[in-house]
Amino acid sequence: MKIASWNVNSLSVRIEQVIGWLKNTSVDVLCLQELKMESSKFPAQLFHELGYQAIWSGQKTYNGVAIISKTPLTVEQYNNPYYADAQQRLIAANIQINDQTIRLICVYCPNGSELGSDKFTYKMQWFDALNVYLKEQLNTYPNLVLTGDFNIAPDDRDVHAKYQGDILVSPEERQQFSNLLALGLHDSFRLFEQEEKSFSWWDYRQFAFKRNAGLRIDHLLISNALTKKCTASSIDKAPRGNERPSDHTPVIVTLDMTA
DNA sequence: ATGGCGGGCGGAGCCCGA
Repeated sequence: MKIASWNVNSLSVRIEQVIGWLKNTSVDVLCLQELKMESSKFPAQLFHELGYQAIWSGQKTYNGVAIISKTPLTVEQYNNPYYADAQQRLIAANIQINDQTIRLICVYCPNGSELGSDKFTYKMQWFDALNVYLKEQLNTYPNLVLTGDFNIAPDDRDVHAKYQGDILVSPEERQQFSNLLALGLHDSFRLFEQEEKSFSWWDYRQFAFKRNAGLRIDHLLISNALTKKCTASSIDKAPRGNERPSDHTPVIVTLDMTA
């Protein structure tokens, strides 16, 4: 089965691209971030017509997350129960596959703006609370996928030279990423040989995509139990070359749940 | 050092993202 994540930077602008991508890839699960859409406007019917169910949590102008799945979504969670947050940045649910439960947690992590800012403090507190939630969730669900836009490039390999030492790559942010791995999560992308300079986001400005001046900030973290079932993890760069693209492109993990 | 592009909001120009 394939599980994907895509920060679409406005679902209303990107809906045709998302539907087209689902038709082409037929992933089992797609986690979306940055809907920038009120919940009442979520186009659930368009996903139903393709055979997908959906749960979502939106708000006007900013943030917003959703999970689209071919199989039923249960035990839904909207927002982190350990963090009172008006910003819609976390949604979670279970899927059943071959009599096994997989816990899916979809996140749009804060950007942080700049080091030392109030938004950076919010980012750190948000990740502290995410860590508490994940510790609890991993105790309950051995098969767990934490995916989304982390707004952290975990390693120098994940960074175009220009961004060295700045927001998204600071030691404090990378420590937050390490803290999640320390709970028993793995960066699925790094379980496999990958091309150098593999990124998931490129600035709209200065032909950054054409120059491959990007960052790898969208991730699929999988629990210990799932590493044995993980057969691939990749980035699909194609949608970033679309007309009017999102600045992020989808990331995909493949799990063999018969193994 | 600054702004650069694109989306939302609102109906011009600013805030925000990464």
